[in-house]
Amino acid sequence: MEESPQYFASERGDRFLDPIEPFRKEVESSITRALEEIHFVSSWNLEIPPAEIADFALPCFQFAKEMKKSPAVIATELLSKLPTMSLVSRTWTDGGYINFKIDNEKLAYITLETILKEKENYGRAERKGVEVLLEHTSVNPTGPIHVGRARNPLIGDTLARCMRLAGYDVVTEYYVNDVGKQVILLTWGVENIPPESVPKSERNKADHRLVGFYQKANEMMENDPKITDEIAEMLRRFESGDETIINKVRRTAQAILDGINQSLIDINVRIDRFVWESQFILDGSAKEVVERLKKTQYCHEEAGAYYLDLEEFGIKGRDTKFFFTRSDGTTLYTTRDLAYHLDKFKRADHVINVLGEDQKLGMTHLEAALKILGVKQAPENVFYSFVSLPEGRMSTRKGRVVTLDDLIEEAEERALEEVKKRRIDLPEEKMKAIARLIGRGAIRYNIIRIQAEKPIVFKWKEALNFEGNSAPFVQYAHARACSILRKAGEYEKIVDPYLLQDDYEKKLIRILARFPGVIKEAGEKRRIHIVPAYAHELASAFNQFYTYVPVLKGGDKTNARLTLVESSMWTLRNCLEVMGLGAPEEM
RNA sequence: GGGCGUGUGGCCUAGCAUGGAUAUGGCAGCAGCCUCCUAAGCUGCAAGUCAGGGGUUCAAAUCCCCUCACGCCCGCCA
Repeated sequence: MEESPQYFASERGDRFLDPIEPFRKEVESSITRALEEIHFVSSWNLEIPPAEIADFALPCFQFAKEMKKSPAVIATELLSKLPTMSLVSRTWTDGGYINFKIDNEKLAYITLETILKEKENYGRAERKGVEVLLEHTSVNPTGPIHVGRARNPLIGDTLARCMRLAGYDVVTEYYVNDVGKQVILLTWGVENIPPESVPKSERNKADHRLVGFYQKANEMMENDPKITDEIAEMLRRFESGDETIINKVRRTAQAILDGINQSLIDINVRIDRFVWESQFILDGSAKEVVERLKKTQYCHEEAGAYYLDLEEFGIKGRDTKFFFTRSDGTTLYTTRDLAYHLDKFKRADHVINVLGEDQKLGMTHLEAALKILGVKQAPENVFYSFVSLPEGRMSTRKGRVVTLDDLIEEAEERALEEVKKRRIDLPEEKMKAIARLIGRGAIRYNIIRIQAEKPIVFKWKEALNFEGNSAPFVQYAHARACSILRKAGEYEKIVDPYLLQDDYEKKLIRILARFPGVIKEAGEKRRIHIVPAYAHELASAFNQFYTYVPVLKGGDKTNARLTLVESSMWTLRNCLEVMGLGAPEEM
């Protein structure tokens, strides 16, 4: 190296968490100085050009109008004003662009040094000291969680992981809906329907065992108005604080919730805290919300039921009336959710909800009500579209579902078949453990790779894809890296960019350098789907390197290459971890 | 009827917030690559009216308007 290692460790103590950062900073400050020199003040945008054109580019079209010169002329002039840069190896113009090529060797040096130093923390930003309360999943405890709703825990859990890595303190919560008709109907069903009239479930798990009672009870209620009355009476007693009813309902809900939570654990989703909706009835906070809302100018009454008129809040058409009590004085779902949100704001700096798209209007109502209550904060909502079946929407009530448990089981079986095909040498237990990581990984990956607001039609073939843009593709690259390192044993780590001059090596290093930036964007802008896209790009570059560049038989370059393999391994592993996938060391 | 969202090769998808250089990948298809670190891999080929139409702009997949298709919501349900 021409430069001493100390050179690179100057700016931020001795730590560069993001290897690209010093390069971008130098380019930006050079452009600022060049513009100052010609006394031109304007905001501008630095781009990352497509493909391999350059590393950064400044389009000068944006200045043309004000400067009254052609973009090409501006680019040439500005280029001549750029100060000498130490981290940029080449600058040139192309039409209306100024292109910047950063110094490959310096980038490689900083990148590999950073990764080897940070290891499992490569990609982790400094703590921001911001407490985030992230509510996700919160599915009704009336039956097993199905694939239609499974996007929620996967998006929520992945977002939590991304945000933690990006420096936030995140607590995840599941809001348990134990109040209201659905759970009460379920409880009624469990008490009043003889077990032999409900079809036996295939799985011995409470959520699967009890859902039949819920479906049957729905059916019975449709044909018998007396049951509807009975449910309403139970609901009234529940809301007035009748402990026998509340305990009964909670017991049933808890049994199902345990089943749901087991499914979540199976796909590596951990909820930090469960918050029961009935809590806000028992502690009086829902009633308090009612009293406060009643005193506002937006409150009106209709046959004993109270509502807010939200016309002023940009809500149009028939949706302006937001009822917050029934005519018998009991509270409604959104009223209790309002109490929950007031509670959330007390406990966190920032509140995020992951919700199905069907909740949009409800959240608009809730946000308007919060404003009326004088609350300054508002929740940030991440909405997702439902996963449907080719034959239509999934429905627990109608029993038209693919449950998450079915999907997990199927995925692990398929994965086990694949493992058995290629690794007959492994003991059965080891094969199963690998299949588990691959199976559940494939499920998570295939859901989180797609933007939340896009609809997904569930197809088994796609859900169980183990090739190309899939979890096993990334896991496989990681396993290959581990395999090389295992065979190498102890080796001398050498960070020397001049020994890594192959195009495949340079390409791989440039991708490795981008990881912290990807995490930052995923966490701060809640764009988690860019993580699997990046992971695939990285794995693909590693596979190319693996195919064309010999490591163990690399002669005097072996140690430098092993260093690159180890850096790739850490980055792949951190990618897998932040997606909640698990990184098998062999497969 | 109103509100919100989605529409990119046969199928799935990135890019849209912040308009810029040949629209990103994958699956399926076709043609190749395992005496050499795991072929869940690699290479090449073929495949696109960026739903349609107007507009703004030097420049539109990206911004604005209209239309069409699909999804979600519009309950004193949750």
